[in-house]
Amino acid sequence: MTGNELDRAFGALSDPTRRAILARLAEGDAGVMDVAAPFPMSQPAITKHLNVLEEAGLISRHRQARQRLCHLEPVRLKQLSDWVGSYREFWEESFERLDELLEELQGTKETSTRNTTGGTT
Amino acid sequence: MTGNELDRAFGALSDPTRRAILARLAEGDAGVMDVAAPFPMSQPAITKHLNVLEEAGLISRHRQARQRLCHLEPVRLKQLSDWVGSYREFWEESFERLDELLEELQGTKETSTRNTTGGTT
DNA sequence: GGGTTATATAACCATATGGTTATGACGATG
DNA sequence: CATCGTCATAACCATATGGTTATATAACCC
Repeated sequence: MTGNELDRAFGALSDPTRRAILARLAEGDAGVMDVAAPFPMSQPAITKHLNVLEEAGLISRHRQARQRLCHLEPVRLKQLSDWVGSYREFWEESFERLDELLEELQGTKETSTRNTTGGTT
Repeated sequence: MTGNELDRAFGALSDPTRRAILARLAEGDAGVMDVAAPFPMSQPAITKHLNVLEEAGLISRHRQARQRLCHLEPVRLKQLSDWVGSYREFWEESFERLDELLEELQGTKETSTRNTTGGTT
């Protein structure tokens, strides 16, 4: 991933409307009007958000009949996950320190039960 | 994490200077002048970036002598990792489909060797 | 071909962002 | 106490962002 791709991808995720659009597309592909329906804003505003998401590599679009179906592109999300994951050692270290502190306070020597792997698998 | 926290955190990461600052702080705490040194911009510009990072919860600062040491805050990064990780099933699915396609093309029935766990552990 | 549905584009506006220079405030130190 | 090093704040500027309304384009249906 180039720096510019990271810029666009993180920038795209910094807007709650766009994150909600991704959540919607996680349920399945949808046309622009379907995507726009839940939001209290105009259709051109949604089209702009979709453009941002597409340029960020987070979605793709292709025509189907009259609609232009929007499709979640998970590869870019995996790349972002990998980027953030490159800092994993730091939060694992901080949890280890927290565990050590708790052990000191409680006077126990047993192995910690904290989950330091991210918990989503 | 509230929506606003996600807004700020992803927004903070959407700038290459701020990502570089995080990378610098991953090597250890540093004063503002030390952080600013490698960048071709003024000290007030760096101070603004540090404010953005602090408001995003990605760093913390505390005085030490004349300096205000900047410190990486990994908890927020873990939270972002968890948020992105909530889409993990989608990229794993797409890899599975890719594997299936490759198996079809190659005519092999053996188990895939692709790593679908994110690869950073 | 005319109407309808779906979507994009244009022009515009307010506010946010990322930078600048100049200056101010705080803390150590001779 | 005067000064120097570290950092923040103020005022300003250009461009980007997120929204609007009005209009144009594209594909289907009768």
